[in-house]
Amino acid sequence: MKLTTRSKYAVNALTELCTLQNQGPVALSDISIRQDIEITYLEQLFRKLRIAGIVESVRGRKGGYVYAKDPFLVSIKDIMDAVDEDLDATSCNGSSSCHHGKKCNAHNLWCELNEVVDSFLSNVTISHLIQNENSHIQVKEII
Amino acid sequence: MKLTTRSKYAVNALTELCTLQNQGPVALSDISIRQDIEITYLEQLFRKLRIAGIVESVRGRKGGYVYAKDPFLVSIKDIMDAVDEDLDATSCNGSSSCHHGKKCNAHNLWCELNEVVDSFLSNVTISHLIQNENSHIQVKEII
DNA sequence: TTAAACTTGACTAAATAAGTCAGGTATCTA
DNA sequence: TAGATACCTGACTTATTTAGTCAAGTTTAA
Repeated sequence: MKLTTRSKYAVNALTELCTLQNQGPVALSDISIRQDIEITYLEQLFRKLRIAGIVESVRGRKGGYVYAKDPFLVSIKDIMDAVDEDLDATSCNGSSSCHHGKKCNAHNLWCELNEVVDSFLSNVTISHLIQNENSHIQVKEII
Repeated sequence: MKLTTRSKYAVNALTELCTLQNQGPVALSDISIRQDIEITYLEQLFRKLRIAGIVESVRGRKGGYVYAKDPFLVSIKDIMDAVDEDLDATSCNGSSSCHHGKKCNAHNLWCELNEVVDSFLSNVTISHLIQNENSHIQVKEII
């Protein structure tokens, strides 16, 4: 039950993009320096984020990336899905065939854990993270 | 954000132990057959469960394992801790030094995720899993 | 005394994640 | 219009972790 660094890098990079993008497209080299992430690794991540429709690229000189939609609409769950973070806790990928073709004793447990985690991560957005340290705690309470 | 098979095997093995232990110590060979887990692998797991105080061993012929405490008191979290499942979602192991020695933008997010997961797993016990399919759902609602 | 069952440490193999590299294409600006 | 900047893509290597195996024990009931 660990997250990959991929997710964490993606979230941090996207908070940085959120902070910087009001001055136009943000080059990966900027994000690379500010967040200490190898630029080649960022390229991998942003390719996935672009395909997922979270960011848009602007090619050429003075190019970079901008959000494809309001950061307030981008949940942490969206980002994890985009970079292929696997959030499933069951061993049968939800197929209910974990024990001799039937559900194992723990099947429902892992399904509920999935729901708990998904609902938490779906209700926090990038905007919440950069507003201030505690803003997303308030959001959680509203939910 | 995947669980290791270790945790899942441990939980399944302990539900099996719970079902069988009223007839005295349960041999790992029994659990091995019923749960399709290699006996050598079970040995590794039960060593850790014993050290954590979850089970007790009875050596010698007719020996096996029994719970060291009421299964109703053994939470899923206890089991995961025992078999070294790492449940921490932060990248700094809670040290708040994830970004140039300071907290990264996402630090509080991952800490809260830790809390959400921990509290869920701490409030479900082995007994809940074997009573019936839905009993632990009720427990979640009580929480 | 022997067979069943636990005990321990070390080891190997497989899978996954992390990170790197080479060689592109697009486009702005001087 | 040349060249610098920045994105784009696929393949590759390396590191880490997990999963699984092995050998050689010790303990104890029957």
